[in-house]
Amino acid sequence: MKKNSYHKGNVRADLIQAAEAILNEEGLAALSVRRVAREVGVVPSAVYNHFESREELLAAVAADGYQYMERLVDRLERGSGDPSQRLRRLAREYLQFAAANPNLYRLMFSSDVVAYRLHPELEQAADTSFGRLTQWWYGPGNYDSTRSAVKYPNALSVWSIMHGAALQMIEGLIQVDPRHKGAVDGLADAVIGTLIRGLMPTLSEKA
Amino acid sequence: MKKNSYHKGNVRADLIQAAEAILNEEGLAALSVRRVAREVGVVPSAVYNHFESREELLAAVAADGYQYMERLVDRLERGSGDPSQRLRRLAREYLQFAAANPNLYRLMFSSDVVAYRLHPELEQAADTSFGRLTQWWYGPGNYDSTRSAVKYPNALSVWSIMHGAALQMIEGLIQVDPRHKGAVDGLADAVIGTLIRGLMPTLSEKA
DNA sequence: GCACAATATGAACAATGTTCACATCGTGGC
DNA sequence: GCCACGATGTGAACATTGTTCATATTGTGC
Repeated sequence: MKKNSYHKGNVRADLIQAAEAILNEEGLAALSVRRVAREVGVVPSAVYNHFESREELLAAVAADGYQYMERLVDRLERGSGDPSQRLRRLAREYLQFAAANPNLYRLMFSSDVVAYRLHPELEQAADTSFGRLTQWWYGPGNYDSTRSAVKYPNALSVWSIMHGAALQMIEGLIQVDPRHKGAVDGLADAVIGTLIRGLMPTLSEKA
Repeated sequence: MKKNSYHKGNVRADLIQAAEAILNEEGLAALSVRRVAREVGVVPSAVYNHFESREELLAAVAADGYQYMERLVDRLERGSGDPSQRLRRLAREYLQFAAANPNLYRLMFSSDVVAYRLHPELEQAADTSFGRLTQWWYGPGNYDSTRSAVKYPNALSVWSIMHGAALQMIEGLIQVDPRHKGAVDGLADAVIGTLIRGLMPTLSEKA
């Protein structure tokens, strides 16, 4: 673990961390391979010992984002309540996450930047994250791992409205200051009101 | 209107058109200034006689996308019905548009690619398009031009779920083949079912 | 018919993703 | 203990990109 030597230890992790910092503070456009390398104190070509391409580095960052979402689930699981209450808590946590990490959130869902189909690690991270989220919302035993869209049409509505609200907020299409926690909760409550009324008739059957 | 001369006529329009074609067929990554210039038969630097930057060209393309959406409204306006029927038709038209032009749709809402705040022309195009859409849905006389989010909370839910469903489809997060019109309509109906049930209690008061 | 604005050209620049030949280090088999 | 080898780092190079600038050409109003 020398300083200015060839083998510096956990360069891969450092690269991801630096990339996250740049993404968070300056956006995706500033997140170049060379910039990340410089930040870590390594030459650009060294990045390619750890990632096949810039896109794979971005995929790793996005996958890390899903880890954050899993922590979100952990917080959720320390609470219970009826389906409506669960949904409201879910909405608030979800939108707060998007509000706090807009650039990361965008990256996690930009398949034209990171074709997650080509990054199984990322695809799996996304799958398990959303699986856990949905499973928690449906309650234990009411949701299986298939996550079939036809079997659980309500999940489609839930994620559509969540994702749509998150992006409208992030892109500034609605006037909600993402730094104002109360405002974000307000947005969540507004959207979830419609959703709960819409799902109520079917919530008992959990379909 | 000579062929190989300096002044070739409507280069600006040609550039936009070529950019749209490339975006549509090969995606945003392939849409470089040089590529568009080559396609039009002009040297790269000539592009800067018509646009200040690549981003401004993209803004023009996005603005053009909103013109398509206005044509969508025109189609809608050739029909009537109660609010539920209106909403269903809106959902279908909207999602069909997104399905048919995924790359354009993405660009229209990617503020990290085109900061529409910096392109008033684009911002206005988006405003009037969504204004007309929402106005049509609310019905004549029930929606004013302020489009205040607090005054019309239902509009928030509608656009959230529409936008979210469109993106989930485009990004391949749900298994709906955008080329299959019936499947897209099915998606619209699924989402709109939740939405209508959720909005019903408030549709009479139109709030 | 001419000056001027509009528009086109070609060469240049810095920055980017990526590759490749080469250098250096850590470590496991002898 | 050493040494061969894999892992990792370096430096130079390449093509491509967005953008700028000096220069050339054209259409148009006076």
